[in-house]
Amino acid sequence: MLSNTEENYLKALLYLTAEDAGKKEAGTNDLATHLGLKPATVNDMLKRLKEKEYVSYKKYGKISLTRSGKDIAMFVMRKHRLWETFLCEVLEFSWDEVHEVAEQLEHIQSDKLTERLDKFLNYPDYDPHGDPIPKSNGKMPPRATTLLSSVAVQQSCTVAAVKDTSPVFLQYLEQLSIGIGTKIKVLEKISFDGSMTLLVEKDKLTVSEKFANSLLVD
Amino acid sequence: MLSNTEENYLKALLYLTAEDAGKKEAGTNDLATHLGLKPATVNDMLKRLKEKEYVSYKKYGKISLTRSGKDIAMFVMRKHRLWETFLCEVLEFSWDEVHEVAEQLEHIQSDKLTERLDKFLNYPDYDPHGDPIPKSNGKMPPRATTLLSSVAVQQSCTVAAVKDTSPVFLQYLEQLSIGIGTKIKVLEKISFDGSMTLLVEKDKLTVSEKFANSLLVD
DNA sequence: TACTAAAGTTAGATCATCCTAACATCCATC
DNA sequence: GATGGATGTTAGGATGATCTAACTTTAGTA
Ligand SMILES: [Mn+2]
Ligand SMILES: [Mn+2]
Ligand SMILES: [Mn+2]
Ligand SMILES: [Mn+2]
Repeated sequence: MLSNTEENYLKALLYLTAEDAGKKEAGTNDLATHLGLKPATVNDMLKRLKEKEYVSYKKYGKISLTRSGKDIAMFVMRKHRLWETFLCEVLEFSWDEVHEVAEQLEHIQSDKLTERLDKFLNYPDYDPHGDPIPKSNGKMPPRATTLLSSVAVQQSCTVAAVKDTSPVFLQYLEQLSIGIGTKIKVLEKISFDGSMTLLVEKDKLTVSEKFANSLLVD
Repeated sequence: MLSNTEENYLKALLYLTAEDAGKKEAGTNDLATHLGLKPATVNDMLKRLKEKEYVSYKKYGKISLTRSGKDIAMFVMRKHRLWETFLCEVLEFSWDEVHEVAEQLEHIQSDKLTERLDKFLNYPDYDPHGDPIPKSNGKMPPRATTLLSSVAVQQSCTVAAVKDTSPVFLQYLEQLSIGIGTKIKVLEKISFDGSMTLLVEKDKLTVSEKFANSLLVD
């Protein structure tokens, strides 16, 4: 039985070494930054995780998850995203509030609870942020990969996921009435600064390049 | 912010010093037994809890909760019982399975979650075992106090709560089709061993004194 | 290639939570 | 009122998780 702390390290490693994100290798410092800890602390924990064969690395080398480490991390992520879905869909939390609570709920140890929750939610494929929820067999629904910024002028698309899940961005989207499933037509791209003019539900609005790089669409 | 461990100590103290149960005072050994720890361990923790003013006691004396300690313990109990209710009513767990999971869920820190869960469950007064759920204002619905063993012959009553929540007893009740709300008529009391003959939904059955002392009725 | 900054590791400390073994106090009984 | 067993406390130690400070290795750049 892993501690919450250990589970958090594995989940962080899964995130940092995810293929769909840029990086594929993670180091002590990356982990320390991501977890808000000091490199020395992370180094200690990595020794323990290596001992237990959840991670593998050579001294001074990059760290990767073993098979069993990855399985555990995926399961924690599954629980995290199921709980986020529950909080939004059932308890009517807004999508910027769910992460913090799911960080706690993801560590509850009960396979039965996870399966029953999944069933109760009708086996959702995506969480409130559009992130794919790993299935109980370990498979993952496909993840949207097209950035809004790469959509051509005059093209239409549908919001599939947010790349940035910070409350400040999510609240801004809320304010603009943009959510998962919202249809967007690209009217104009300004080459000067990468900003874009969009048509969202008959409203015309202009967003920054940073914004357009934070939305994934189909 | 209290640790899970600290919350468990306060909850154990609430249980051990509950007025409706027999005892009103708790000692180091009682706590140690209840929590499955050694007295020395408990002694350490009690010093910390006293320092933080959640409990009060004199050296070698009995321990009691302070106002703020009791408030916290009641809130943890509220969460425990709300989650048990959720697991039974929403996720269709059986009443002998919920306790273990609720032991984990009761420590999730989110007032909003607790309130939304309460609302979603339609503000239940009792958990699946018939135990009263403290309200958000701290008030408690009344607890049933009549033992089945004290019901007179030929009287009818309704099961209100179980005093013993061990899986083995709960499963036995399940097997007998006895649950909260079940109507029972006392047909006979055997003075030799305190056993009773009951009429439950047209079935006649005989139960031990221990059994009759483990059911609370209205 | 040599140097230096970034990245990673080690040593030594703290704090929470638990333990065993030994010691102190209390109280029910004689 | 003395005393032995129950109850409670202290001392000292282990482990997990964290830190700071100092050290080592790697790798990019001059
Ligand atoms: Mn999240
Ligand atoms: Mn999410
Ligand atoms: Mn319970
Ligand atoms: Mn209960």
